[in-house]
Amino acid sequence: MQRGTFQLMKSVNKSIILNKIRTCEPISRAQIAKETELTPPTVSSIVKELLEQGMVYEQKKATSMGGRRPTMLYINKTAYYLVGVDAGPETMNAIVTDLGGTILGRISYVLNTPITEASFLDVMKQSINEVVRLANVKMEEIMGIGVAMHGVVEVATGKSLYAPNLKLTDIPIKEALEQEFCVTVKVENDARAMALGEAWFGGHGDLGSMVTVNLGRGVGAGIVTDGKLFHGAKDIAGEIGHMTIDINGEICECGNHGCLQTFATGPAIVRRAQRKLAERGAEHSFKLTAESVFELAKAGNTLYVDVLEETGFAIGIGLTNVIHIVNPEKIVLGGGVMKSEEFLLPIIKKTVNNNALTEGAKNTEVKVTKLGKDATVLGAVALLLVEIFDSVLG
Amino acid sequence: MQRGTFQLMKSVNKSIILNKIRTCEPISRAQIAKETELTPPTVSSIVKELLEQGMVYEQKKATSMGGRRPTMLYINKTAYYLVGVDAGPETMNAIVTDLGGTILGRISYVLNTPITEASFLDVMKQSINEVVRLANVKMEEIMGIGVAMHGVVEVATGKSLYAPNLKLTDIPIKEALEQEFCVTVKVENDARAMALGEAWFGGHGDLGSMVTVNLGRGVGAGIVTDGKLFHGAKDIAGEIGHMTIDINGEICECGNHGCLQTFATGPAIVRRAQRKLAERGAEHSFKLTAESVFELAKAGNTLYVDVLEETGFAIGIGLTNVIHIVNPEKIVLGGGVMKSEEFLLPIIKKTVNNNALTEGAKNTEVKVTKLGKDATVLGAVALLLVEIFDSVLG
DNA sequence: GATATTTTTTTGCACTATTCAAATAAAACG
DNA sequence: CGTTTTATTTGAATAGTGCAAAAAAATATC
Repeated sequence: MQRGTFQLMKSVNKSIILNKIRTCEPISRAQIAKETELTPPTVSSIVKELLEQGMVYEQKKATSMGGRRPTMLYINKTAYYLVGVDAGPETMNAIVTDLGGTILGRISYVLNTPITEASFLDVMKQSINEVVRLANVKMEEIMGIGVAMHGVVEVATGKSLYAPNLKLTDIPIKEALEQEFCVTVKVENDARAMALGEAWFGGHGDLGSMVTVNLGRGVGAGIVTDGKLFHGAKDIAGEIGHMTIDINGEICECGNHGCLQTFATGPAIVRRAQRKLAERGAEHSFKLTAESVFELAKAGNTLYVDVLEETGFAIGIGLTNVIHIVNPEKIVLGGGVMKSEEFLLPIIKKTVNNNALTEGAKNTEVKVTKLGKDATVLGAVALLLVEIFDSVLG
Repeated sequence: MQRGTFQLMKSVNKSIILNKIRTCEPISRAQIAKETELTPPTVSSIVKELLEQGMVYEQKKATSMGGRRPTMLYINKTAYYLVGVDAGPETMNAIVTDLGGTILGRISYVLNTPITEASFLDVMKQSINEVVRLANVKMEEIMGIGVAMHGVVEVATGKSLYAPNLKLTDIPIKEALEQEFCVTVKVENDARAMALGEAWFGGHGDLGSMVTVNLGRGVGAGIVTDGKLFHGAKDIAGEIGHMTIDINGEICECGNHGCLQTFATGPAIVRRAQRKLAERGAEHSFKLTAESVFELAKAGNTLYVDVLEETGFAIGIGLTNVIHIVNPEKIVLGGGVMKSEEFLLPIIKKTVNNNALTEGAKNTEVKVTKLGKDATVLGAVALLLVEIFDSVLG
């Protein structure tokens, strides 16, 4: 239980100040005091500590407003560095960033499946070593490692409970990396990590709550409230891919009927296009992909436009369900499927607007991510940034 | 922004101690210190204050464990009294309770629709005055009023934005009652209030997160995490009644297809039974109600058993969707529909177990409320109890 | 029954970190 | 160049927890 101690008092204020600097940089002590309602001496003493720690640096402002020139404060982004790892089903991506999330180095490995637990962890360790070397950073300057792992993750222990594509269970990622590198290690599900990446780096300001949905080979979502991830009791909050929206619908790989995944993934789009073609007795002479469905729709072929509109409608239904349960301020969509944004987004928005119950729900902002492929691996880094900047514990 | 001040430090500890007494009553200062890891002097000084405020009282224990006899502490449940109001579509129920949630008086009014805003508020004021009188409590001893209002509620302002059955909009409930009675007033949606009532009075211990679903004429849910309600951005979190589970299904009153409400409300059960009867060309000579469907099913009539099993399956699907998004530790079901628990619960549990993805999700506890009709009005009272016992602000 | 032991609670002082008021610093303005 | 304004620091006051020891009140032991 978090008691009311002097440490709590101080760490709350430290957190407030650090975040104020981070979000309003450059900012003076006096401004911080005014805007946070902390007293000037409190701000001064905490800033002094932050300067000593090297987390923050000073710089005089050129002009003033008719008084002593304020000393502007900045986050010392290169005080420490962070490693983010995105361990997908087929590839392992790693980056090194500074505290501002600027990527200083990146590396990518292809995983050969099937793989043993030991060699999976070896690849991970090697990719971390390698990317740190490439970024020209000393291992001692690394403050922590964040891992976005596909499949089911137990956050508290940092274990991958079940990684379907690798056919591995109970991989002790956190334990292995902490032993190897002696730094903080955070492990999170990849969809949730992506959501955190979006919340921190997507340019959304200080949202109360936001849901990020990844529409790729599967569908996953992450719920971020007050800059922090919502996990749920067993770390599966946001698993919307297998949300039933069509109780009598197509059988999903999970065995249930009409999961959102039977509508809104790349393979699902291909399947639906093929089915439509078959219905019309048409043949397709080339191998159909989600990309080609998009291309054909752009070329004006109504069959493919219809497929994408059906997909958009289903996504809209799924999002409306999410809105009615979680009621976020904003929903951000990402993943390969959203490359067809041109066709999908209008109908998604229209569906949400038609189907949502209240004005507040209808007006939920729905956007497409601008972060691209880095969202997940940046999310892995953000797992650490949350600890550093938003911690009320340390 | 909540700063780190001495008040914060103290109120955190006060909250910890007050809650410890509440949940572990009777308990001595020494035990509190041991179990909360607060120091004995801190506990003593805060308890002294609580005694002075009258929130807590002392009593010596008869026996000891080989040392000074501990002074046991109790919450002084009759120090203050609370009013809870359940403003449903047709009736207005009000209760007075002590701080332990013991009901000291109750009253019920039938609302004549249509009704004007002024007379609606008058009935509410009158019911409060009347129930306080009935409970033999002085108005000055009332610490606050909690209102569970059906329809869409704006929590921050305490306004009822939209009350469908009364055909009223923008009723300033909080404002009106605070002006009249000069006490704290909290207004909340009735389904969410019910969820809070269940969390506080349902005997569930200290759950991290819990979802309570009310299956009556409509379907509504409330999400409670760490003893507090989750509202979402626009106060509609938990509106699962219009969750689409059958994209091509029956048209709902909201205009969409296949909402959970088209399966799992009393009227929906009746409709489905009638449809089944019509399919078989059968006639029902009496007016069918949800109760009679249950009775007929109990009597062994397979048609009605089928209807209830379909209903249970749909509820199971809906709950699985909720589990995959919010991932609560426990789901509690209430409302008139659950009178058919005998038929519904087994299939609901089976469906969740079959359809949920992970072990953790499958094992989500699903129970039926034991609180009965008082859940909502007790939830209205709990709105105030949260403030009193869990407040970190005052 | 006197003494030792144990347990509970309080007391007094130390410590931490904020708060308030005032001092200092440094620039702009006239 | 003095006055005003704004920024930051200093030092005493204050609030509240933490620690150690004392006091209180019971039981256990001889």
